Amino acid sequence: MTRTDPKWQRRKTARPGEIVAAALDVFAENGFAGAKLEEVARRAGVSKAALYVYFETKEDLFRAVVRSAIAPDLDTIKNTAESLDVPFAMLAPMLLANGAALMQTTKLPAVVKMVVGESRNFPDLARIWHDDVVTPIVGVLTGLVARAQARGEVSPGDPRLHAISVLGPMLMAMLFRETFGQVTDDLPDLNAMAKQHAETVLHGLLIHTEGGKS
Amino acid sequence: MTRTDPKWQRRKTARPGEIVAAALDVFAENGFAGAKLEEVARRAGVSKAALYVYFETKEDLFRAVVRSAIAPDLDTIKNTAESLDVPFAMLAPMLLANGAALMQTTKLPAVVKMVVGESRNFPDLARIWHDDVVTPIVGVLTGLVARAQARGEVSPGDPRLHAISVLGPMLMAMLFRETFGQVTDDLPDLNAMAKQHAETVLHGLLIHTEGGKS
DNA sequence: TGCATTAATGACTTAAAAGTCATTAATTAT
DNA sequence: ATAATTAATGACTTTTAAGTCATTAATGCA
Repeated sequence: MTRTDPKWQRRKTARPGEIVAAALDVFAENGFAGAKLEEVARRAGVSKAALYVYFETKEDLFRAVVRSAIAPDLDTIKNTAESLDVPFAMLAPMLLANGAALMQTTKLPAVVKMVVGESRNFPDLARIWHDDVVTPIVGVLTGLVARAQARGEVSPGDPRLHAISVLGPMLMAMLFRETFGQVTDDLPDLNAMAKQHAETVLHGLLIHTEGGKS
Repeated sequence: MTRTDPKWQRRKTARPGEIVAAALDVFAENGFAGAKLEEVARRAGVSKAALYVYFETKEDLFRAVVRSAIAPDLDTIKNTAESLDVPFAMLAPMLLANGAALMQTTKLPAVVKMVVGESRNFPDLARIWHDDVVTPIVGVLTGLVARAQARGEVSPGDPRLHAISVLGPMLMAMLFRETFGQVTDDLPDLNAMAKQHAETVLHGLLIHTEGGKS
């Protein structure tokens, strides 16, 4: 062993990130009120008092957690969506597949659950998420739909509602998994959902017969 | 005034319902941990101690709230869905319109939000909701889709995922309203969503051209 | 009409977790 | 090497809301 065996280290720059990462897990598991800072500290490998070196209050930490979860994922989504100029029939499957991947790769599901659950207690966070995450994403997709409508590719109708028709089932499946994951193994597969729903939302559930009725 | 001016009344049968109703509001607004029993008592017009005459603990009350929210809505849904034997092309719009009505008439949105938000802290409630609400509803719809597939009305594919394609956007719009209602007035209209998505999920977003490509 | 029952209460105790701070020691600068 | 700085801590106080209970009085019954 080395001669010195320090009881702790000073890591001014690394610590905040570690704390936020630990806090994300704890908040995601227990919700805001249910999360214990002692538990966050334990998982971050610091004392509870150390949290207060970097964050004023529990609310501050929560805000940092939710805000930190926004930036990276958001860019991925927007870049994917806007970079390509292909027919809507190709775009939709790609977007849904990318969404499915994102939901399995990142903490997005947990963060969405938190935002939904705590929106009343943190109207400022609800606003941030609405303005910085939901509106941009839905906006991009709405724009793509509107463009496709202008090209005559997509049927008329409110493009925003169309966007929800595209995204809704993916988000629903995601929340289903997040909510009932502890309770059943019979969870919808996100990749399968993305693939099948892309087909459905593009071509519809109905089998088109030649004649009309009967 | 009458001669007697009683400080309180004994209402053994009415009280539990009133308490549960008040508690639903408070839990819906603040989540489980954030809800204060003093506030529940205030809204129910009783003292906090009176709550403990009818419910052992806060958790017990929460369970009663969530359970009480199940029964009436569930029956409405199942009856609507199963009672009619019409083509899927007629069924889907009706189901979605009924769902939209239910979301605007009942506390369903608030309860769903609560179940999503607290599922980790109350695995037993998550199980109850999964077994008694979600599985039956999705099951009924899945059955209807499968029946329509057998009749050749609906395209092949996992009928459960199809069911999510039908329901997802409605639930998404509902949670959007529930989550961001405080923050914006630009909320998706549930009736419009039901109508347009019924069209979309049946016939698809794409406009069908005669030829293939170009 | 008064007696027994018990719903309901107000004032209290308890519990748990947020938040504080004087002190310690790892690091940085001289 | 040594001093100055400050990240980090352990032990503490504070706060808040759940939960308890002896007492009160509304109601049903004899």
